[in-house]
Amino acid sequence: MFFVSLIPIRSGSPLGGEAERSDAARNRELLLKAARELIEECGADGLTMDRLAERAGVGKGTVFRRFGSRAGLMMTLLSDSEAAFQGRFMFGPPPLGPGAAPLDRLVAFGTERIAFVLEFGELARAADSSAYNRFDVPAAVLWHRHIEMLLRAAGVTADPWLMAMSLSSTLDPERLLHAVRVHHVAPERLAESWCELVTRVVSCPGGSSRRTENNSEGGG
Amino acid sequence: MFFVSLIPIRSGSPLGGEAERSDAARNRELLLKAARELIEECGADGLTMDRLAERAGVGKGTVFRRFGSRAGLMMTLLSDSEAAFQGRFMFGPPPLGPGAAPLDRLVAFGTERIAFVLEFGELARAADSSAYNRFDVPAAVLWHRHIEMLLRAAGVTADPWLMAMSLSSTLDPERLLHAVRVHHVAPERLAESWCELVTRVVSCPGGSSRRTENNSEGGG
DNA sequence: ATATTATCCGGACCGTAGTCCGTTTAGCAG
DNA sequence: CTGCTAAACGGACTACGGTCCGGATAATAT
Repeated sequence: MFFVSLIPIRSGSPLGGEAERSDAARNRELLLKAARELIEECGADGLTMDRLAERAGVGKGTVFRRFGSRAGLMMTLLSDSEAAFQGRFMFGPPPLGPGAAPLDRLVAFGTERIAFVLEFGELARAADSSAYNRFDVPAAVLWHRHIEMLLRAAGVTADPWLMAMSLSSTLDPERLLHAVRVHHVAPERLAESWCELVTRVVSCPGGSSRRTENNSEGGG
Repeated sequence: MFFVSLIPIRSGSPLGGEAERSDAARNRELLLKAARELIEECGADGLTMDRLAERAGVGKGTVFRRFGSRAGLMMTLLSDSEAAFQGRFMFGPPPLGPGAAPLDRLVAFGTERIAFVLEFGELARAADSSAYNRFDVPAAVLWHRHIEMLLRAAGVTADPWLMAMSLSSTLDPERLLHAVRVHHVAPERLAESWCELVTRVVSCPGGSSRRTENNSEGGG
């Protein structure tokens, strides 16, 4: 069983967690405070790095040295809730945490994740919007591994890594928010559909050999 | 059975398909030619609207009036191949087109779509990158409806719309390219995993009633 | 040929994310 | 307290997508 570095997410410091100069620490707090205020007032989409710098009374360069990018800032803002979520599905009580059947944990995971995304909607989306490595951010890797691990535990033998990727994509914030906000899908429907999906993926006997022409079982 | 406006994608003209002034037509051709050249030279990601305008010898405003946005331009560049793909899965020979069993058509659809995305990778990703309505673009709606239709035909009763959304998300260009380019997943593995996924989704008996006490399957 | 008008053109302009580099300062040694 | 240095600062700068509107022009009527 593998382990990611344990609630990695993202601190405020640039990279190495070494000591932080006092002015840097002070500015980080100023920035986080200003960011929360701005989001309160204008929403996450209304937060621009310029306005944030101005509001916090620091230079723009400082903002980017602290958080690397806009997405990095959003991740930092999410990190508390995110860490709590991670703690719950890794160490918390069943059915989300260890102890329950893998399928039950999968269902619980998706349900909670959907609720999380819908609660912190704009933030979660903004945190994703980094250019390329959206999927290699520590938190995303952790979810992926968690799903993959549960799939294996549930006896899914067919390429659990890719299957976990498919399941993860279903929980993509942008898609979930789009369904809810544009198509007015009720959140419970999302959870039910997730349940349906993972149940089928897990419960079905491995039906791998049906694409090639030999012994197709249910061709129809 | 519903029908989208039939190979809608996007022409070059702004909106209403009315007559196009000769200079407008000339500029559209100049722009498309320049765009293909630039992509040849710098890749799709290296194409900027400024450089395109300069290369084509037109003003920047012209570029945006023609194509609306960068994503719109990319869609136009893709439209030929896209139309061919649409034609094949809507009217072409089985197993992609009508005539085969729904599950076989689903498998074929995903396989072809994966190949399509991998072939026109950068373009497909760039065409998606519009801000909000990524999922409401005509082509995306058509795929979604197609998958949904096949799911219904295959007897999947549990919220086919959302199930189609999940399956669509698996075929998202950004994710597919990420898997192939960053994680070096072989394209055949993607196809196999897709096959596995849809097989399980379709073949499994409706397992809806396992999360809630009352076995009601809401539908939409 | 001339006048009219709807359409199109072009490039200056804007807001935004992200970079660069000369300047300032915190932390520390003597 | 003074001097030193590595780190942090800040804001001008770049690159980009997208908008705007005064001027140019193709199509058409007379």
